Amino acid sequence: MPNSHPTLRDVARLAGVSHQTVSRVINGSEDVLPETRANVEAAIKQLGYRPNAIARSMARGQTHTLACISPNLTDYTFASVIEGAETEARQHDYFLLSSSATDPKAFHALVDELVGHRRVDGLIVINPYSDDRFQHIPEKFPVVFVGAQSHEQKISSVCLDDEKVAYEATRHLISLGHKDIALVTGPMEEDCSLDRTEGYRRALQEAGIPFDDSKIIEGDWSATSGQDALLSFVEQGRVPTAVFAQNDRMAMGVLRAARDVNIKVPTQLAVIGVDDMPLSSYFDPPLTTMRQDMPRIGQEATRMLLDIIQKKNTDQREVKLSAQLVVRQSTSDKGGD
Amino acid sequence: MPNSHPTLRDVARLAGVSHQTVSRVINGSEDVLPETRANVEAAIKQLGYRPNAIARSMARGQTHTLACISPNLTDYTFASVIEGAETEARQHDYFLLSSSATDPKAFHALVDELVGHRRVDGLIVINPYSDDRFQHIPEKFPVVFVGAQSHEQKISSVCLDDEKVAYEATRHLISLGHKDIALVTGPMEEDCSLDRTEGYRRALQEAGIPFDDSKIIEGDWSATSGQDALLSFVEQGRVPTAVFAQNDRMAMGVLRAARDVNIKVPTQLAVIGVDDMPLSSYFDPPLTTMRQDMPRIGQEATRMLLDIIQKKNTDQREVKLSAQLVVRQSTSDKGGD
DNA sequence: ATGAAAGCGCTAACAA
DNA sequence: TTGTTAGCGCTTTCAT
Repeated sequence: MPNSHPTLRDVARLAGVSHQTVSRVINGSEDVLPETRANVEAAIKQLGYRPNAIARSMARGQTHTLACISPNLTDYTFASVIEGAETEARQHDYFLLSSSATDPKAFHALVDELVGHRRVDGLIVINPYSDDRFQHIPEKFPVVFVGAQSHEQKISSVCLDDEKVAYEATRHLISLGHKDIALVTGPMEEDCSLDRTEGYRRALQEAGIPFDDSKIIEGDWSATSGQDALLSFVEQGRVPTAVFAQNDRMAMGVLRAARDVNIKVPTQLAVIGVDDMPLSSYFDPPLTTMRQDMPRIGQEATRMLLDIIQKKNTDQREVKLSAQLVVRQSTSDKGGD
Repeated sequence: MPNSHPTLRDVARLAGVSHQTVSRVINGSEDVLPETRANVEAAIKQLGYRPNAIARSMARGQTHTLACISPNLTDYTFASVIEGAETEARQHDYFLLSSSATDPKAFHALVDELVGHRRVDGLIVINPYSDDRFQHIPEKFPVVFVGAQSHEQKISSVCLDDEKVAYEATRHLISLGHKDIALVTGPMEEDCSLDRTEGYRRALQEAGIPFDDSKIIEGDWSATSGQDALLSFVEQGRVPTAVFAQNDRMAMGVLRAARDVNIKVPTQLAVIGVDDMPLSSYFDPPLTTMRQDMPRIGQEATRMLLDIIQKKNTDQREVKLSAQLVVRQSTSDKGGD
C-alpha cells in the first residue's frame, strides 16, 4: 500500500473480475452474483479501496456538491441557515460548500469559480439584495434565493414573510398601548428592510396611527447602528415610547443606548426585535422578538434546489415562512424570560 | 451555444490549433507565439469557455480544495476562524469547504467522504478535543488542528495560548484586589478548558491565594451554563467577589444571573470572559474580556496547511497566539466601554 | 513553438 | 451476469 491509492482496477485485479464489475458493486447494482459481490467486497476491504469522488464527478458530469454563498459566516442568522442547509444536503448525499462574498466583486468571482468552472451542481444565495448579483449566474443553472425574492428572473426563493412579521411585531407594540413607535430598519437597498417597513406601516394604518417618516431611522443590522438610532432620537428630544428594530442586534443596541441615557425599559421605552438570537434572552432586559426558524429556511432552500437539480420540480416557487412572537421583558414586565 | 459547455477542443477547433496549445494558453505557458495566443484567447472569449475544475483536478491529481471541519457553524468563534481561513485560502487560489460535525460519528463520516474519497487536498480541524477523532485520518494526509494540540501524533496546530490567556485574565482580577475568584470552565474533556484552568491556578498560586476546588464549576460554553454556575454559588451561600468565565457566552450568563439575584456588577462581583464577541461590549454591564484574534488563527492554520501541501514546510509546528485584555465595566467602573 | 498520444479513475453504453 | 470499449475534459510526457 504505497503512496498512491488503490483504484477500481487494482480491486478488479485482486478479485479476478473486470473493473466494471467492481463499479457495479460499489454502485449497488443488482446484477451481480452474490458470490462475485462477496469476492469484490473482500478485495475492497483488503486494499482499503475508496472510490475517488473527483473521478466520479468527472464521469457522471455531476459533482454532487451544492454551494451556498452568503455575505459572511459570522452573522448568526446566516450561519443558522447554512447549518440547516448543510444538514439537509447531507441527508441527500450532497455536499454543501459554503463561502462568503461581501461585495459584488467577490460575489462574481465566486460564482465564476463555482458555477463557471462547474464545481457545483446548484447554488443557494443568501441575501441577494442587489439585483445585479444574479445577472452573472448563467441562465438555467439551478439557483435558489434565501431572504429575498427575485424580481426580474424567475428564480425560486424562500424567506421570512417579512411584511407579516413586521406587521405582527408592530401589532404587539400597539396592543400594549403604544402610539409613538419608532422604526429602525436594515439597509434600504435590501428587500427585507423594505418589506418589514411595509408591515410596520400597515399595522400603524390599521390602528389609525399616523405614519411619520421622521420616526424611521435606517440602520445596517449592527448593534452600533441601533444604539446610534436611539441616541439620535434622544438628541432631537423626541424619544418614542416604543421601538421596533428590524433585527435583534439593532434592538440590543437600542437597549444599550437606553441604559446609557437612563431610559427605563420597558416602562419608558418598549423594544422589540426580529430573529431571537441565542443571546437575546440574556440581555438586560431580555429582548422581546419575532423568532424565526433559520435552519428550516436553509432546509427548505436545499430541498427546492435538489428538486430543481433532479428535475423533480422545476417550477418557480416562493416559500414564505412566518415567525413567532416571543414576549420578554423588553416590552412587558409580565413577559417570560 | 447549446446546453453543454464548450471544451478545450471546441476552442482548439475554432482557433485552428491543437487542444494542447489551448491548454498552454489557459495555463499561462511562455511557449506560445503571441499571435497564436491572441487567436486562442479570442476563441475562448467567443465561446465563453471556462476550464472545468473537476477535469483539472482529475488530471492533476489535486483538487485545490481544503476542508475545514468544526463542531458547528453558529458559534461565533468557529465562524470567525473559518472566515479567516477562507480568506487566506482564496488568496492562494484554493477553495475552502466548511462543514460541521457535532458528534464523533458525523466527524468520521465527514473525514471519510472528504479525505477518503479524495475530495480535498488538506484538512483543518477546529476543536479536535477528543483524541480518537484524528485516528481516522490517514497518516501523511495534510492536517492542521485549530484550538488544540495533538497529543499522540505529530500534527501541526495553531491555537490560543490558553494557559497564558487565563493567567492574564486571573491576574487582572487579582490586580483589582480580588482574592475570592471563582472559575467557570468549558467541558473538561477539551484541552483548552484544562489549559485555561491551569493558567488560573498559576495566577492564584503566584499571588499566594489558596487554590480551592470548590470554586470551580464546569460549564459547556453556553450562556445557560454560566448562569447556572453563578446561581449554584448563590444557593450555596458562597458568592465569590469575582468570576473568570472561560468564554464570553458563559460570562454573559453569569452577568444575567447576577442581575436576576440582584448582585451588583462590578461592585459586588467582577466578571471577565474570553473572546470578545461583537455583543460583549453591548452587555449590561459591558463585559471585560480577553480578546482573541480568530480570523488570524484561521489564517495561520491555512498557511500552515498550504505549506504542508506544497511541501514547503512539512515540519510539525505549534503556533500559540496571545490575547489582549479589554477592560470594560464588568470588572471596573472605570473601564472603557 | 506546437502537436500527438496517453492517461487521471471512473461510468455508461454495448456486447457476449 | 459479466466483460469490453469508449469516453468525461483536462494535463503531461514526448516528439516534431
